[in-house]
Amino acid sequence: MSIRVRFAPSPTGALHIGGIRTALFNYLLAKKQGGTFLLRIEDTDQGRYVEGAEAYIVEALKWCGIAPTEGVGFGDGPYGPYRQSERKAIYQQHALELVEKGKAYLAFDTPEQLEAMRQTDPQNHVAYGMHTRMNMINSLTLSKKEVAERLAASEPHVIRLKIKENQSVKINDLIRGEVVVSTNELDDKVLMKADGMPTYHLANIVDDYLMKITHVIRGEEWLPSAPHHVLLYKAFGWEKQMPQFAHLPLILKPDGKGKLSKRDGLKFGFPVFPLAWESVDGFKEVGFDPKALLNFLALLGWNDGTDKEIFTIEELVDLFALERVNKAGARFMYDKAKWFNQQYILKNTNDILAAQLQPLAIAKGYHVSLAYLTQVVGLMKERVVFLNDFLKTGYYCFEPIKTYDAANVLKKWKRERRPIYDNLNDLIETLDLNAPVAVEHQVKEWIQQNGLKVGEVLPVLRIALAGTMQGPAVFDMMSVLGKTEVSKRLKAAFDYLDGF
RNA sequence: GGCCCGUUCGUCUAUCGGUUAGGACAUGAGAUUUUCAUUCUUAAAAGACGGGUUCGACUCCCGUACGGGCUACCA
Repeated sequence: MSIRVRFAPSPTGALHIGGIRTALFNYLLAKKQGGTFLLRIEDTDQGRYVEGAEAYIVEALKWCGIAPTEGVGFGDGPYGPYRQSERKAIYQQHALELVEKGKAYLAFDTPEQLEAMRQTDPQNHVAYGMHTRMNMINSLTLSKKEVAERLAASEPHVIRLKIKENQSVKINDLIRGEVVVSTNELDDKVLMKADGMPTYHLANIVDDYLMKITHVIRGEEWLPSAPHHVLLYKAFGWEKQMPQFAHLPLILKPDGKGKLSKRDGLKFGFPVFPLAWESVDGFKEVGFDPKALLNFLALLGWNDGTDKEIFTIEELVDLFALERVNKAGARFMYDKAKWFNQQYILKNTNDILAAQLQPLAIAKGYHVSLAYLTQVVGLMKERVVFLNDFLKTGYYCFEPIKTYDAANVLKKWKRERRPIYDNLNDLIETLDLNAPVAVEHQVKEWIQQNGLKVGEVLPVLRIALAGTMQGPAVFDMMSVLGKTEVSKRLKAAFDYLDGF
Protein backbone atom coordinates (compact mmCIF):
# COMPACT_ATOMS: atom_id res chain seq x y z
CA MET A 1 0.00 0.00 0.00
CA SER A 2 1.44 3.33 -0.93
CA ILE A 3 1.83 5.96 1.70
CA ARG A 4 -0.20 9.12 2.02
CA VAL A 5 1.07 12.16 3.85
CA ARG A 6 -0.34 15.57 4.30
CA PHE A 7 0.64 19.13 5.02
CA ALA A 8 -2.15 20.76 6.99
CA PRO A 9 -1.49 24.40 7.74
CA SER A 10 -3.95 26.82 9.16
CA PRO A 11 -4.54 29.91 7.01
CA THR A 12 -3.74 32.46 9.69
CA GLY A 13 -1.10 34.27 7.67
CA ALA A 14 2.05 33.54 5.76
CA LEU A 15 3.77 30.24 6.10
CA HIS A 16 7.19 30.53 7.61
CA ILE A 17 10.21 28.39 6.98
CA GLY A 18 9.30 26.05 9.79
CA GLY A 19 6.13 25.24 7.90
CA ILE A 20 8.06 24.94 4.68
CA ARG A 21 10.41 22.45 6.23
CA THR A 22 7.51 20.39 7.54
CA ALA A 23 6.02 20.42 4.06
CA LEU A 24 9.41 19.52 2.61
CA PHE A 25 9.87 16.47 4.82
CA ASN A 26 6.37 15.32 3.96
CA TYR A 27 7.12 15.85 0.31
CA LEU A 28 10.42 13.99 0.49
CA LEU A 29 8.93 10.98 2.20
CA ALA A 30 6.02 10.82 -0.22
CA LYS A 31 8.29 11.08 -3.26
CA LYS A 32 10.75 8.60 -1.93
CA GLN A 33 8.09 6.00 -1.36
CA GLY A 34 6.04 6.80 -4.40
CA GLY A 35 3.16 7.94 -2.25
CA THR A 36 0.82 10.89 -2.20
CA PHE A 37 1.39 14.28 -0.65
CA LEU A 38 -1.73 16.33 -0.09
CA LEU A 39 -2.58 19.79 1.14
CA ARG A 40 -5.39 20.23 3.62
CA ILE A 41 -6.41 23.62 4.87
CA GLU A 42 -7.27 23.67 8.56
CA ASP A 43 -9.47 26.72 8.72
CA THR A 44 -11.53 25.84 11.75
CA ASP A 45 -10.74 28.98 13.69
CA GLN A 46 -12.96 31.64 12.24
CA GLY A 47 -11.41 34.29 14.42
CA ARG A 48 -7.92 33.77 13.12
CA TYR A 49 -8.77 33.29 9.48
CA VAL A 50 -6.75 35.61 7.28
CA GLU A 51 -7.84 36.54 3.80
CA GLY A 52 -5.27 35.55 1.22
CA ALA A 53 -3.39 33.19 3.47
CA GLU A 54 -4.65 30.11 1.70
CA ALA A 55 -3.62 31.39 -1.71
CA TYR A 56 -0.28 32.31 -0.19
CA ILE A 57 0.27 28.77 1.04
CA VAL A 58 -0.48 27.35 -2.37
CA GLU A 59 1.82 29.81 -4.12
CA ALA A 60 4.59 29.30 -1.60
CA LEU A 61 4.58 25.54 -2.05
CA LYS A 62 4.68 25.99 -5.81
CA TRP A 63 7.54 28.43 -5.67
CA CYS A 64 9.51 26.12 -3.43
CA GLY A 65 8.96 23.27 -5.82
CA ILE A 66 7.27 20.98 -3.34
CA ALA A 67 3.76 21.08 -4.69
CA PRO A 68 1.33 18.48 -3.37
CA THR A 69 -0.52 16.38 -5.91
CA GLU A 70 -3.83 16.46 -4.13
CA GLY A 71 -5.80 18.96 -2.10
CA VAL A 72 -6.70 22.62 -2.03
CA GLY A 73 -5.15 24.43 -4.95
CA PHE A 74 -3.78 21.24 -6.43
CA GLY A 75 -6.73 19.70 -8.15
CA ASP A 76 -8.36 18.11 -5.13
CA GLY A 77 -8.73 14.35 -5.19
CA PRO A 78 -10.89 11.45 -4.08
CA TYR A 79 -11.23 12.46 -0.44
CA GLY A 80 -12.41 16.04 -0.65
CA PRO A 81 -13.30 18.60 0.30
CA TYR A 82 -9.85 19.46 1.59
CA ARG A 83 -10.85 22.60 3.40
CA GLN A 84 -12.06 21.83 6.90
CA SER A 85 -14.59 24.62 6.94
CA GLU A 86 -16.38 22.69 4.21
CA ARG A 87 -16.54 19.50 6.26
CA LYS A 88 -18.44 20.74 9.28
CA ALA A 89 -21.19 18.16 8.99
CA ILE A 90 -18.67 15.34 8.96
CA TYR A 91 -17.11 16.44 12.23
CA GLN A 92 -20.50 17.09 13.82
CA GLN A 93 -21.59 13.62 12.97
CA HIS A 94 -18.43 12.00 14.27
CA ALA A 95 -18.50 14.00 17.49
CA LEU A 96 -22.06 12.93 18.12
CA GLU A 97 -21.10 9.36 17.45
CA LEU A 98 -18.58 9.63 20.25
CA VAL A 99 -21.19 11.12 22.56
CA GLU A 100 -23.52 8.25 21.83
CA LYS A 101 -20.78 5.77 22.54
CA GLY A 102 -20.15 7.48 25.87
CA LYS A 103 -16.65 8.50 24.80
CA ALA A 104 -17.49 12.18 24.78
CA TYR A 105 -19.97 14.46 26.46
CA LEU A 106 -21.70 17.80 26.15
CA ALA A 107 -20.51 20.71 28.29
CA PHE A 108 -22.43 23.90 28.90
CA ASP A 109 -20.00 25.83 31.04
CA THR A 110 -19.67 29.49 30.27
CA PRO A 111 -16.27 31.15 29.89
CA GLU A 112 -16.79 32.68 33.33
CA GLN A 113 -17.44 29.30 34.86
CA LEU A 114 -14.35 27.87 33.22
CA GLU A 115 -12.31 30.75 34.55
CA ALA A 116 -13.74 30.22 38.03
CA MET A 117 -12.69 26.59 37.88
CA ARG A 118 -9.16 27.56 36.92
CA GLN A 119 -9.02 30.05 39.74
CA THR A 120 -9.61 27.35 42.32
CA ASP A 121 -5.84 26.93 42.27
CA PRO A 122 -4.22 29.79 40.38
CA GLN A 123 -0.71 28.55 41.13
CA ASN A 124 -1.20 25.47 39.08
CA HIS A 125 -3.15 24.97 35.95
CA VAL A 126 -6.42 23.33 36.71
CA ALA A 127 -7.64 21.35 33.76
CA TYR A 128 -11.13 20.40 32.71
CA GLY A 129 -10.87 16.70 33.08
CA MET A 130 -11.40 13.65 35.21
CA HIS A 131 -10.56 15.56 38.37
CA THR A 132 -12.93 18.41 37.79
CA ARG A 133 -15.59 17.46 35.31
CA MET A 134 -18.07 16.25 37.91
CA ASN A 135 -18.12 19.75 39.37
CA MET A 136 -18.96 21.30 36.05
CA ILE A 137 -22.06 21.74 33.99
CA ASN A 138 -22.18 18.95 31.47
CA SER A 139 -24.13 15.95 30.35
CA LEU A 140 -22.32 13.90 32.96
CA THR A 141 -23.64 15.99 35.85
CA LEU A 142 -26.92 17.17 34.38
CA SER A 143 -29.99 14.98 34.08
CA LYS A 144 -31.05 13.85 30.64
CA LYS A 145 -34.03 16.11 30.93
CA GLU A 146 -31.94 19.16 31.75
CA VAL A 147 -29.62 18.46 28.87
CA ALA A 148 -32.56 18.13 26.52
CA GLU A 149 -33.97 21.39 27.75
CA ARG A 150 -30.71 23.26 27.33
CA LEU A 151 -30.36 21.82 23.86
CA ALA A 152 -33.90 22.78 22.99
CA ALA A 153 -33.13 26.31 24.12
CA SER A 154 -30.05 26.17 21.84
CA GLU A 155 -27.79 26.92 24.69
CA PRO A 156 -24.16 27.17 23.58
CA HIS A 157 -22.21 24.05 24.35
CA VAL A 158 -19.12 22.16 23.39
CA ILE A 159 -18.38 18.49 23.10
CA ARG A 160 -15.46 17.21 25.12
CA LEU A 161 -13.55 13.96 24.94
CA LYS A 162 -13.99 11.88 28.07
CA ILE A 163 -10.61 10.63 29.17
CA LYS A 164 -10.50 7.47 31.27
CA GLU A 165 -8.20 7.41 34.24
CA ASN A 166 -5.22 5.23 35.05
CA GLN A 167 -4.34 4.20 31.59
CA SER A 168 -1.11 4.69 29.78
CA VAL A 169 -1.05 5.90 26.24
CA LYS A 170 1.83 4.97 24.00
CA ILE A 171 2.95 6.96 21.03
CA ASN A 172 5.40 5.30 18.73
CA ASP A 173 7.18 8.22 17.24
CA LEU A 174 9.32 7.46 14.22
CA ILE A 175 11.85 10.04 15.33
CA ARG A 176 11.65 9.90 19.10
CA GLY A 177 10.79 6.31 19.78
CA GLU A 178 8.18 5.35 22.33
CA VAL A 179 6.63 8.08 24.40
CA VAL A 180 4.34 6.99 27.21
CA VAL A 181 1.91 9.25 29.01
CA SER A 182 -0.60 8.53 31.74
CA THR A 183 -4.18 9.50 30.98
CA ASN A 184 -4.28 11.04 34.43
CA GLU A 185 -2.27 13.91 33.01
CA LEU A 186 -4.67 14.48 30.16
CA ASP A 187 -7.53 16.95 30.09
CA ASP A 188 -10.90 16.47 28.45
CA LYS A 189 -10.12 18.25 25.22
CA VAL A 190 -12.84 20.17 23.45
CA LEU A 191 -13.75 18.37 20.24
CA MET A 192 -16.54 20.59 18.95
CA LYS A 193 -16.63 24.28 19.73
CA ALA A 194 -19.77 26.22 20.54
CA ASP A 195 -19.74 27.76 17.07
CA GLY A 196 -20.21 24.34 15.51
CA MET A 197 -16.64 24.09 14.30
CA PRO A 198 -14.38 21.25 15.35
CA THR A 199 -11.10 21.85 17.15
CA TYR A 200 -7.84 20.81 15.57
CA HIS A 201 -7.84 17.58 17.51
CA LEU A 202 -11.12 16.23 16.20
CA ALA A 203 -10.84 17.55 12.67
CA ASN A 204 -7.32 16.30 12.34
CA ILE A 205 -8.08 12.75 13.38
CA VAL A 206 -11.28 12.49 11.40
CA ASP A 207 -9.65 13.86 8.28
CA ASP A 208 -6.48 11.85 8.55
CA TYR A 209 -8.62 8.77 8.89
CA LEU A 210 -11.00 9.61 6.06
CA MET A 211 -8.17 10.77 3.81
CA LYS A 212 -6.29 7.56 4.55
CA ILE A 213 -3.20 9.29 5.85
CA THR A 214 -0.47 6.82 6.75
CA HIS A 215 2.18 9.13 8.23
CA VAL A 216 1.67 12.26 10.24
CA ILE A 217 4.80 14.38 10.00
CA ARG A 218 4.45 17.58 11.97
CA GLY A 219 6.28 19.86 14.36
CA GLU A 220 7.24 18.90 17.87
CA GLU A 221 4.75 21.36 19.31
CA TRP A 222 2.16 18.67 18.62
CA LEU A 223 3.79 15.99 20.68
CA PRO A 224 1.92 16.89 23.90
CA SER A 225 -1.43 16.43 22.21
CA ALA A 226 -0.47 13.24 20.43
CA PRO A 227 -1.81 11.11 23.31
CA HIS A 228 -5.21 12.73 22.84
CA HIS A 229 -5.02 11.88 19.20
CA VAL A 230 -4.19 8.27 19.90
CA LEU A 231 -7.10 8.12 22.32
CA LEU A 232 -9.35 9.59 19.69
CA TYR A 233 -8.39 6.91 17.19
CA LYS A 234 -9.20 4.32 19.84
CA ALA A 235 -12.50 5.97 20.71
CA PHE A 236 -13.56 5.75 17.09
CA GLY A 237 -12.29 2.21 16.80
CA TRP A 238 -9.75 3.22 14.15
CA GLU A 239 -6.66 1.92 15.88
CA LYS A 240 -5.71 -0.29 12.99
CA GLN A 241 -5.84 2.64 10.60
CA MET A 242 -3.95 4.95 12.89
CA PRO A 243 -1.09 6.66 11.05
CA GLN A 244 2.48 6.61 12.22
CA PHE A 245 3.68 9.75 13.91
CA ALA A 246 6.89 11.67 13.39
CA HIS A 247 7.39 14.84 15.37
CA LEU A 248 10.00 17.10 13.84
CA PRO A 249 12.42 19.14 15.92
CA LEU A 250 11.57 22.80 16.01
CA ILE A 251 13.39 25.55 14.18
CA LEU A 252 14.59 27.99 16.80
CA LYS A 253 15.38 31.68 16.80
CA PRO A 254 19.05 32.55 16.16
CA ASP A 255 19.55 33.25 19.85
CA GLY A 256 17.99 29.92 20.71
CA LYS A 257 15.31 31.53 22.83
CA GLY A 258 12.17 29.91 21.60
CA LYS A 259 10.85 28.67 18.31
CA LEU A 260 11.15 30.84 15.28
CA SER A 261 8.07 32.96 14.78
CA LYS A 262 6.67 35.09 12.03
CA ARG A 263 7.69 38.30 13.74
CA ASP A 264 11.32 37.24 13.93
CA GLY A 265 11.97 38.31 10.37
CA LEU A 266 11.60 41.93 11.36
CA LYS A 267 13.25 41.41 14.70
CA PHE A 268 16.41 39.80 13.40
CA GLY A 269 16.49 41.32 9.95
CA PHE A 270 16.28 38.30 7.71
CA PRO A 271 13.46 36.70 5.76
CA VAL A 272 11.35 34.00 7.39
CA PHE A 273 8.68 33.78 4.70
CA PRO A 274 9.15 32.10 1.35
CA LEU A 275 7.23 34.84 -0.44
CA ALA A 276 6.63 38.45 0.53
CA TRP A 277 3.81 38.94 3.00
CA GLU A 278 2.35 42.24 4.12
CA SER A 279 5.24 44.16 2.59
CA VAL A 280 7.84 42.03 4.34
CA ASP A 281 10.20 40.49 1.82
CA GLY A 282 10.39 36.74 1.57
CA PHE A 283 13.26 34.54 0.46
CA LYS A 284 12.11 34.99 -3.10
CA GLU A 285 12.29 38.76 -3.00
CA VAL A 286 15.63 38.71 -1.28
CA GLY A 287 16.92 36.67 -4.18
CA PHE A 288 17.06 33.09 -2.96
CA ASP A 289 17.04 30.18 -5.30
CA PRO A 290 14.25 27.97 -3.94
CA LYS A 291 16.48 24.96 -4.45
CA ALA A 292 19.09 26.50 -2.18
CA LEU A 293 16.46 27.33 0.42
CA LEU A 294 15.19 23.76 0.37
CA ASN A 295 18.71 22.39 0.57
CA PHE A 296 19.38 24.57 3.60
CA LEU A 297 16.12 23.62 5.30
CA ALA A 298 16.63 19.94 4.66
CA LEU A 299 19.90 20.09 6.56
CA LEU A 300 18.19 21.75 9.50
CA GLY A 301 17.44 18.59 11.41
CA TRP A 302 18.44 16.00 8.87
CA ASN A 303 21.60 14.74 7.20
CA ASP A 304 22.58 11.72 5.20
CA GLY A 305 25.34 10.66 7.57
CA THR A 306 28.13 11.90 5.33
CA ASP A 307 29.86 15.26 4.96
CA LYS A 308 27.82 16.10 1.89
CA GLU A 309 25.91 19.34 2.15
CA ILE A 310 24.82 20.25 -1.33
CA PHE A 311 21.96 18.10 -2.51
CA THR A 312 19.64 18.32 -5.48
CA ILE A 313 16.00 17.70 -4.72
CA GLU A 314 16.28 14.35 -6.44
CA GLU A 315 19.15 13.41 -4.15
CA LEU A 316 17.18 14.50 -1.12
CA VAL A 317 14.26 12.36 -2.20
CA ASP A 318 16.57 9.45 -2.71
CA LEU A 319 18.44 9.79 0.57
CA PHE A 320 15.73 11.00 2.91
CA ALA A 321 14.79 8.88 5.89
CA LEU A 322 12.83 9.86 8.97
CA GLU A 323 15.19 7.69 11.01
CA ARG A 324 17.93 10.18 10.25
CA VAL A 325 16.00 13.19 11.47
CA ASN A 326 17.44 14.75 14.64
CA LYS A 327 15.58 15.15 17.87
CA ALA A 328 16.93 18.46 19.06
CA GLY A 329 15.74 21.82 17.79
CA ALA A 330 17.97 23.69 15.35
CA ARG A 331 18.64 27.40 15.32
CA PHE A 332 18.02 29.27 12.15
CA MET A 333 21.28 30.85 11.04
CA TYR A 334 20.91 33.25 8.18
CA ASP A 335 24.60 33.24 7.29
CA LYS A 336 24.44 29.57 6.52
CA ALA A 337 21.35 30.07 4.40
CA LYS A 338 23.21 32.70 2.41
CA TRP A 339 26.14 30.39 1.96
CA PHE A 340 23.85 27.80 0.41
CA ASN A 341 22.53 30.35 -2.01
CA GLN A 342 26.02 31.38 -2.98
CA GLN A 343 26.88 27.77 -3.62
CA TYR A 344 23.90 27.49 -5.92
CA ILE A 345 24.93 30.61 -7.82
CA LEU A 346 28.39 29.18 -8.21
CA LYS A 347 27.18 25.81 -9.37
CA ASN A 348 24.66 27.06 -11.89
CA THR A 349 25.80 27.67 -15.43
CA ASN A 350 26.01 31.23 -16.73
CA ASP A 351 23.21 30.53 -19.17
CA ILE A 352 20.80 29.38 -16.50
CA LEU A 353 21.68 32.29 -14.25
CA ALA A 354 21.25 34.76 -17.10
CA ALA A 355 17.83 33.36 -17.89
CA GLN A 356 16.81 33.68 -14.25
CA LEU A 357 18.21 37.17 -14.15
CA GLN A 358 16.47 38.47 -17.22
CA PRO A 359 13.05 39.14 -15.70
CA LEU A 360 14.66 40.90 -12.77
CA ALA A 361 16.76 43.02 -15.12
CA ILE A 362 13.74 43.98 -17.17
CA ALA A 363 11.86 44.87 -14.00
CA LYS A 364 14.67 47.22 -13.17
CA GLY A 365 14.48 48.79 -16.59
CA TYR A 366 17.61 47.15 -17.90
CA HIS A 367 16.72 46.07 -21.41
CA VAL A 368 19.72 44.05 -22.41
CA SER A 369 20.17 40.88 -24.38
CA LEU A 370 20.43 37.45 -22.85
CA ALA A 371 23.89 37.19 -24.34
CA TYR A 372 24.95 40.34 -22.54
CA LEU A 373 23.45 39.09 -19.27
CA THR A 374 25.37 35.88 -19.68
CA GLN A 375 28.57 37.87 -19.93
CA VAL A 376 27.71 39.92 -16.86
CA VAL A 377 26.96 36.74 -14.95
CA GLY A 378 30.36 35.35 -15.89
CA LEU A 379 31.95 38.56 -14.71
CA MET A 380 30.17 38.88 -11.37
CA LYS A 381 29.31 35.33 -10.43
CA GLU A 382 32.05 34.84 -7.90
CA ARG A 383 31.28 37.97 -5.96
CA VAL A 384 27.57 37.58 -5.59
CA VAL A 385 25.34 35.85 -3.03
CA PHE A 386 21.92 36.51 -4.49
CA LEU A 387 20.63 36.83 -8.01
CA ASN A 388 19.67 40.44 -7.32
CA ASP A 389 23.27 41.22 -6.49
CA PHE A 390 24.13 41.03 -10.17
CA LEU A 391 21.90 44.03 -10.59
CA LYS A 392 22.87 45.77 -7.39
CA THR A 393 26.60 45.40 -6.96
CA GLY A 394 26.96 45.03 -10.70
CA TYR A 395 24.74 47.97 -11.64
CA TYR A 396 27.59 49.53 -13.55
CA CYS A 397 27.24 46.82 -16.14
CA PHE A 398 23.86 48.29 -17.02
CA GLU A 399 24.07 52.02 -16.46
CA PRO A 400 26.64 54.80 -16.12
CA ILE A 401 28.63 55.18 -12.92
CA LYS A 402 26.56 56.86 -10.25
CA THR A 403 29.30 57.75 -7.82
CA TYR A 404 33.06 57.47 -7.92
CA ASP A 405 34.80 56.13 -4.87
CA ALA A 406 37.84 58.14 -5.88
CA ALA A 407 39.51 58.72 -2.54
CA ASN A 408 42.28 56.18 -3.04
CA VAL A 409 42.75 56.86 -6.70
CA LEU A 410 43.27 60.57 -6.35
CA LYS A 411 46.65 59.96 -4.78
CA LYS A 412 47.69 58.24 -7.94
CA TRP A 413 46.08 60.64 -10.32
CA LYS A 414 48.37 63.36 -11.53
CA ARG A 415 46.81 66.13 -13.53
CA GLU A 416 49.84 66.64 -15.71
CA ARG A 417 49.51 63.07 -16.92
CA ARG A 418 46.16 63.68 -18.48
CA PRO A 419 47.58 63.70 -22.02
CA ILE A 420 49.21 60.34 -21.37
CA TYR A 421 45.96 58.88 -20.18
CA ASP A 422 44.15 60.23 -23.19
CA ASN A 423 46.78 58.49 -25.17
CA LEU A 424 45.92 55.25 -23.37
CA ASN A 425 42.35 55.71 -24.34
CA ASP A 426 43.45 56.02 -27.96
CA LEU A 427 45.41 52.82 -27.62
CA ILE A 428 42.48 50.94 -26.20
CA GLU A 429 40.34 51.96 -29.10
CA THR A 430 42.68 50.10 -31.40
CA LEU A 431 42.54 46.86 -29.42
CA ASP A 432 40.23 43.88 -29.55
CA LEU A 433 38.67 43.99 -26.10
CA ASN A 434 37.25 40.51 -26.50
CA ALA A 435 40.72 39.17 -25.89
CA PRO A 436 41.33 40.42 -22.34
CA VAL A 437 44.60 38.57 -21.93
CA ALA A 438 46.09 40.25 -24.95
CA VAL A 439 44.68 43.61 -23.94
CA GLU A 440 46.21 43.25 -20.52
CA HIS A 441 49.52 42.45 -22.10
CA GLN A 442 49.40 45.47 -24.37
CA VAL A 443 48.23 47.88 -21.72
CA LYS A 444 50.94 46.75 -19.36
CA GLU A 445 53.45 47.23 -22.11
CA TRP A 446 52.13 50.75 -22.63
CA ILE A 447 52.42 51.40 -18.89
CA GLN A 448 56.04 50.39 -19.00
CA GLN A 449 56.80 52.49 -22.06
CA ASN A 450 55.41 55.54 -20.35
CA GLY A 451 57.39 54.98 -17.19
CA LEU A 452 54.31 54.33 -15.10
CA LYS A 453 53.51 51.59 -12.65
CA VAL A 454 50.76 49.02 -12.94
CA GLY A 455 49.69 49.93 -9.44
CA GLU A 456 49.00 53.51 -10.36
CA VAL A 457 47.21 52.95 -13.63
CA LEU A 458 44.96 49.96 -12.98
CA PRO A 459 43.18 51.52 -10.01
CA VAL A 460 42.38 54.53 -12.16
CA LEU A 461 40.95 52.31 -14.85
CA ARG A 462 39.00 50.36 -12.26
CA ILE A 463 37.42 53.49 -10.85
CA ALA A 464 36.66 54.69 -14.34
CA LEU A 465 34.89 51.48 -15.31
CA ALA A 466 33.12 50.53 -12.10
CA GLY A 467 33.26 53.57 -9.86
CA THR A 468 34.50 51.40 -7.05
CA MET A 469 37.76 49.86 -6.02
CA GLN A 470 36.20 46.44 -5.76
CA GLY A 471 35.13 44.26 -8.57
CA PRO A 472 36.14 41.97 -11.39
CA ALA A 473 39.42 42.07 -13.26
CA VAL A 474 39.75 45.35 -15.15
CA PHE A 475 40.30 43.74 -18.52
CA ASP A 476 37.37 41.41 -18.08
CA MET A 477 35.18 44.38 -17.39
CA MET A 478 36.45 46.02 -20.55
CA SER A 479 35.60 42.95 -22.51
CA VAL A 480 32.03 42.91 -21.25
CA LEU A 481 31.44 46.64 -21.47
CA GLY A 482 32.72 46.96 -25.02
CA LYS A 483 34.87 49.52 -26.71
CA THR A 484 32.39 52.37 -27.01
CA GLU A 485 31.36 52.22 -23.39
CA VAL A 486 34.91 51.80 -22.12
CA SER A 487 36.07 54.79 -24.06
CA LYS A 488 33.16 56.86 -22.84
CA ARG A 489 33.78 55.91 -19.22
CA LEU A 490 37.47 56.57 -19.42
CA LYS A 491 36.89 60.08 -20.72
CA ALA A 492 34.22 60.76 -18.12
CA ALA A 493 36.39 59.55 -15.28
CA PHE A 494 39.45 61.47 -16.42
CA ASP A 495 37.37 64.61 -16.58
CA TYR A 496 36.00 63.89 -13.16
CA LEU A 497 39.44 63.32 -11.64
CA ASP A 498 40.73 66.44 -13.30
CA GLY A 499 38.07 68.37 -11.51
CA PHE A 500 39.83 68.01 -8.18
C1' G B 1 3.73 25.09 38.79
C1' G B 2 2.60 20.30 36.00
C1' C B 3 3.53 17.10 31.82
C1' C B 4 6.48 15.98 27.53
C1' C B 5 10.87 16.41 24.46
C1' G B 6 15.87 17.51 24.16
C1' U B 7 21.55 18.46 25.41
C1' U B 8 28.93 17.04 20.73
C1' C B 9 33.08 23.29 18.62
C1' G B 10 29.67 30.28 18.80
C1' U B 11 26.04 27.76 14.91
C1' C B 12 24.32 23.30 11.78
C1' U B 13 26.06 18.51 12.48
C1' A B 14 29.09 13.20 11.90
C1' U B 15 30.01 9.31 15.44
C1' C B 16 25.17 4.15 16.11
C1' G B 17 31.01 1.03 23.00
C1' G B 18 37.38 1.19 21.32
C1' U B 19 38.54 7.69 16.48
C1' U B 20 44.49 12.19 17.18
C1' A B 21 36.01 13.25 18.26
C1' G B 22 35.37 14.39 11.49
C1' G B 23 32.90 18.09 8.16
C1' A B 24 30.40 22.79 7.11
C1' C B 25 29.03 28.09 8.41
C1' A B 26 31.04 32.11 11.05
C1' U B 27 35.97 33.87 13.03
C1' G B 28 41.76 34.48 12.93
C1' A B 29 46.30 33.86 9.87
C1' G B 30 48.56 32.95 5.17
C1' A B 31 48.95 31.94 -0.32
C1' U B 32 46.95 33.53 -5.10
C1' U B 33 45.03 38.48 -7.15
C1' U B 34 45.96 45.54 -9.72
C1' U B 35 41.09 45.56 -5.90
C1' C B 36 37.09 42.66 -4.17
C1' A B 37 35.41 37.93 -4.52
C1' U B 38 36.42 32.92 -5.78
C1' U B 39 39.95 29.08 -4.77
C1' C B 40 43.69 26.79 -1.70
C1' U B 41 46.49 26.14 2.99
C1' U B 42 46.11 26.82 8.05
C1' A B 43 44.66 28.15 13.30
C1' A B 44 41.46 28.35 17.31
C1' A B 45 36.96 25.89 18.72
C1' A B 46 32.92 20.66 21.48
C1' G B 47 30.96 15.60 24.12
C1' A B 48 26.42 20.23 30.39
C1' C B 49 27.39 17.99 35.34
C1' G B 50 27.36 13.73 38.79
C1' G B 51 26.75 8.74 39.43
C1' G B 52 26.49 3.92 37.57
C1' U B 53 26.94 -0.51 33.66
C1' U B 54 31.42 -2.18 31.02
C1' C B 55 38.02 -4.43 30.08
C1' G B 56 36.55 0.27 27.74
C1' A B 57 31.61 5.27 27.18
C1' C B 58 30.29 11.18 23.58
C1' U B 59 27.70 6.69 22.59
C1' C B 60 23.71 2.45 27.31
C1' C B 61 21.03 3.43 32.36
C1' C B 62 19.76 6.82 36.53
C1' G B 63 19.86 11.58 38.74
C1' U B 64 20.87 16.88 38.49
C1' A B 65 21.33 21.25 35.72
C1' C B 66 20.12 23.85 31.58
C1' G B 67 17.18 24.62 27.09
C1' G B 68 12.73 24.01 24.34
C1' G B 69 7.52 22.62 23.70
C1' C B 70 2.61 22.12 25.63
C1' U B 71 -0.61 23.38 29.43
C1' A B 72 -7.41 27.76 25.05
C1' C B 73 -14.26 26.68 22.76
C1' C B 74 -5.61 28.58 18.54
C1' A B 75 -3.56 25.68 15.40
